[in-house]
Amino acid sequence: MPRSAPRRVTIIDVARHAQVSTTAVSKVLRNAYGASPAMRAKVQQAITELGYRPSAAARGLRGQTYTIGVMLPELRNLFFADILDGITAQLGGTDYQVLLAPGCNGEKEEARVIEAMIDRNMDGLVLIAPVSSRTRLNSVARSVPTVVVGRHGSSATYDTVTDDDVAGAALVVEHLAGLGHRRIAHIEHHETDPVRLVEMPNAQRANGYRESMRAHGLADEIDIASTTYTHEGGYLGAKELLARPRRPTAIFAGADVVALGALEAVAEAGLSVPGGISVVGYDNSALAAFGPVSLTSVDQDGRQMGANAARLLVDRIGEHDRRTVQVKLSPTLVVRRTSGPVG
Amino acid sequence: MPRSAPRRVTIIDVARHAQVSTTAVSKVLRNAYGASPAMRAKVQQAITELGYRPSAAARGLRGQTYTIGVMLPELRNLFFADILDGITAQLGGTDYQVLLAPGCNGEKEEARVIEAMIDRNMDGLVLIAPVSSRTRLNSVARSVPTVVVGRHGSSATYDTVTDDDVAGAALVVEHLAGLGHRRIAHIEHHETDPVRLVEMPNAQRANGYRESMRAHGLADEIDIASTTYTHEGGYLGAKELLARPRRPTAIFAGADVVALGALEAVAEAGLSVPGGISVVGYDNSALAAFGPVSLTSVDQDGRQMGANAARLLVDRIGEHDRRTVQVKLSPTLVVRRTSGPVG
DNA sequence: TTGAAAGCGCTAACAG
DNA sequence: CTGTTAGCGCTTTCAA
Repeated sequence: MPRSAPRRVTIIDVARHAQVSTTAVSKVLRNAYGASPAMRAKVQQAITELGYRPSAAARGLRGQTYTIGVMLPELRNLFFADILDGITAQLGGTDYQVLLAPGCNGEKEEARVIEAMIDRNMDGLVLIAPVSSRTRLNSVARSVPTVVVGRHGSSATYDTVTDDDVAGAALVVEHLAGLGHRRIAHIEHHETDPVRLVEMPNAQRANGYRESMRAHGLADEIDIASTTYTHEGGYLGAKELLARPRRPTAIFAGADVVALGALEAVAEAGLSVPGGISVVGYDNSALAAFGPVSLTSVDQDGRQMGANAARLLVDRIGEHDRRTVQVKLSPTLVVRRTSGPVG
Repeated sequence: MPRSAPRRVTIIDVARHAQVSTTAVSKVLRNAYGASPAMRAKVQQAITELGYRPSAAARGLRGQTYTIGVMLPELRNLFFADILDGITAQLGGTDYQVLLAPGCNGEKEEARVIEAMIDRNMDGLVLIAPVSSRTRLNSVARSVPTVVVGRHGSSATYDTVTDDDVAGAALVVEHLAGLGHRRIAHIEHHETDPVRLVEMPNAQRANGYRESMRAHGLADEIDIASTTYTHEGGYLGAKELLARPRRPTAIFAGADVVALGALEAVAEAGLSVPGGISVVGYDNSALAAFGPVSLTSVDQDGRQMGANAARLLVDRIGEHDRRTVQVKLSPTLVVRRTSGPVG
């Protein structure tokens, strides 16, 4: 027979039990100024004895909720999981609790989720690879401290944490050029929106690819298949590239999942890797590291990005009006078995 | 220059703008009884015009927060992502918002996260594969409507949704026996706790394996390597099994990730799959479906499980005292390229 | 240093 | 059907 829920212990119970005012208890809870050590001790004991836990909902109505909301577009992307690990690691030990909203793909869903987080009085937001317009992001950041991860371009209202995608792409081109490749092609995620063309990582990677090709005197060899950052996009993109009269000797796919699709097309074409053609990905996801795949890929250190984002956010929660900061981290190249000297 | 946040629109603003009482607005918000269509329309219009959004914190203090908390032990497990999809799909269209707490591995972390969700006045909880004691789960469920997913054993306080792991294991044994295998070994996740021995899926799978082996007259061939549900556990388990004087001709790994580890050991031993030995996994994760792997595996239909959990939870939120329900879903076997006739 | 009292934005009894 | 009123549990002035 399930007994019904006992009434929750409130701040009043604690105050009564410790023979002090609720104000005193509140101060102790928040480590606020104006409570003697003796009072602190009394209150702490009462809290422990009664097993009191403050109601975040009630706190939120007046002060903070000690909740940080993280929006991420896709749970299945392991890179995002790394970012999250970095966030929670950085926040471990503080009073902040991280809550995630799942399934935010598309501008509309994203807006819904962000609203939901604001409705719940979250103290701060980490938006990972958001697709919303800058206007929208600024408006959000104006009503709640916000850090945007994985999107270039600075704002006066929110901090940003990004990977240097241009440098990452350059690492790939350099690596392949160093192996003797000249016909290095790229599979990009098609982008038309002018803002995203500057701010989204995929666009930056394509830019970095172009720049670096030019820097290596390979301007004439620039060859891009414009599809999407999906397995299928990689397959179709590679298929297109392999059908060229002058077939590339190496393919730089903008993401690991794209590289996997490309590998499928390569296998279908009867080419070996890396003997017949080299393939390089981006993200260094678990899939890339996975033995049978062993994909050469660019590593972004998601944990580091997450940790930085959390640090900036807590900072900003403490000091709303401080100037915004842009953190840009440097990627590294992890060479595995899908890239080798030009055949 | 970022303007500071404008004051949020409250229910009072709406009431004033619509020339009605706050009660009226509240009723409209909750679709509650006692508001004429005319009033409804007036209020709706005011809400739209002012862009009003109710504060979940304030609502939670008196009534519901329209928030459902989902705890899951591991974001990287794709099966859990499927469950989540099922939950959000089922909840789409309702007023409920799902929030996840990340990083809850271990009993202590799990307790912390559950507390955090209760502190935030969540209306209901979905606990996926929790490791807490039954006592603890019951105590949680007594203070907030709860559904437990992926853990067998019934309770009077919370509903459960599980996959029939015994049946799943039987599917595997049947499949392999049908292919002529007799020496079918199993890699299990070691379990000693008596409660978990009954309630955890891994234990049920091992039981199902034993039962089914007996049912097929293969009691003498029962052979279990007791390690953990990890890649390494699979590798070590398979290594142990392959060192037996009577080497198994098939290995049933308790999870896909375990099967991958086992495949590594098999490759190291110079055996081919499925020619030399068959390997079957459990979960039918994306890894299993992945081309180069193509692992025969048991499919649990996580979406279905999630949808059921959400349905039961919303039900229970509406009617706290209804009797608890146990939903058990039937798994299916997906045959791919790692299982074949005995050599 | 301490506490009394006034809300935060909403919902739920209860009157009209 | 509609509005008035009293809180929910906490934080925050502001006096003492």
